[in-house]
Amino acid sequence: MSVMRIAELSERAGVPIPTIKYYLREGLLPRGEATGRNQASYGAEHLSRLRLVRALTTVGGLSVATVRTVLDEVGGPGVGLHSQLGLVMRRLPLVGADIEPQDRDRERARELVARHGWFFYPDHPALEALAVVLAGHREAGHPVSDADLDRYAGAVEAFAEIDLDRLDGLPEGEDVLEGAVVKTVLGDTLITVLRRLAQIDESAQRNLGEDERRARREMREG
Amino acid sequence: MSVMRIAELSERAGVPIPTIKYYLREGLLPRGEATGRNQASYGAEHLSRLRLVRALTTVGGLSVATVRTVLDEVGGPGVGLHSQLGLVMRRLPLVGADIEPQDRDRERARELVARHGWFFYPDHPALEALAVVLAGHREAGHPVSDADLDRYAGAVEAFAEIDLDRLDGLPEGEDVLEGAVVKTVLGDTLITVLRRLAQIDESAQRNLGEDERRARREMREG
DNA sequence: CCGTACTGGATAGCACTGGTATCCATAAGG
DNA sequence: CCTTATGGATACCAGTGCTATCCAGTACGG
Repeated sequence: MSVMRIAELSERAGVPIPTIKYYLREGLLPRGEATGRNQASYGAEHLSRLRLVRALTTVGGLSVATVRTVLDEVGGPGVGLHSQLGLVMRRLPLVGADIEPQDRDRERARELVARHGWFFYPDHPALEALAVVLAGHREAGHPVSDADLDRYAGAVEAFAEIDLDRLDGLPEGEDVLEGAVVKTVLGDTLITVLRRLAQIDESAQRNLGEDERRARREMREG
Repeated sequence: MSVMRIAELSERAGVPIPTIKYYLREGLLPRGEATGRNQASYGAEHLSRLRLVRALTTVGGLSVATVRTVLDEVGGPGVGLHSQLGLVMRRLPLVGADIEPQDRDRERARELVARHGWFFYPDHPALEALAVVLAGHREAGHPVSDADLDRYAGAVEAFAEIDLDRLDGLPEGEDVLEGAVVKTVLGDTLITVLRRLAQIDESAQRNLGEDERRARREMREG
């Protein structure tokens, strides 16, 4: 049951055999245990790893190359959870640059972090990414005001607290790091989707007439 | 100064001429005003449109095809801001599916919306997207609990409020819709980046010794 | 008013990503 | 023992986002 060959692995994960072979080639999935010149057996860990890879690429939007480097790092040596987590997080792409921020954008990024008293590493890619995003808004003709930025920053602190609580809640074991990656990467998508749903509600509350809302509420409850 | 040919447009937007021609072909950028059989002039609106397209693709991560359909919709007829905004938002991709959620995932998605009293459209893609994200977490071996989901949902309401405030703050004019798109699309990236920065802070607070934090604080202030 | 440079526009090609398809010698299994 | 499946290597393929080439026609410095 927990030992299988490639056909069953494919069947159970819902991933075609050629794709599995591709992931093996690319090192996203460890090779099965060789039981002969051309025979290998895969276990439950291969199945879960395969599902993990799929979730990270399809839902999380990570590229195959990113998944490889991130999971390599996760399985790496490790000199303490906090620092290892930091290393892994640096691997996650934030923006597909191609926009060069101005000094002012970088300055605003640093100022924001300072205003909120956030701990930071001066050379962290997230800081540069923030500058890029600010530049993007500006270039798009819709700059972000410091006031809006501060409101977002305040709201985002709630997320970070939830995120870390979730991490602390994980059973002290081997895959805390993997959990952190999944919760961060898929969490980005989750937050995006939830934000859209909340926008719909907020927009409806502000723009629809009361009777229209009531009708819809009744329709839902009825 | 505000009338130019392609070379100047390219220069000022920092986008190569062949790329501009490509965007023209793909309909992301309207053709310039023809002044002869093979001569056209571009204005300030082309420049800003070009920068907008670039920001949406590079920072927002939208595909060229998505940018086209979204901007087409923005420039379309329109029967009231609220409903038109709704139409545009439906065009924005949320997840690159490929994972089929189970009924239970869809059920949890609906329950979440109900628990929070959110207004919703039963067939809205965001609802299905939420189910997909829940399925992704589950398949990745790290399911999201309802408790965590509720915490996220609560936090996300703050975003929606900020988002709508920002929209209301826009000058009642032609590009409210464009503003909504930019603020939503680039806002996703902005929130992702801010979340990462806040995570770093929260993680440091929980995992670094007090003296290490103080040293770093002094380094920053000094 | 002429030669060179540049234009808009069309068509073809290219690098990269994420797979598929094919082939092969070998093992499994009824 | 003969069909089928396997692991592994190599080749191929479709989609995306450009980039290069070509062309007839215009601009413009000298």
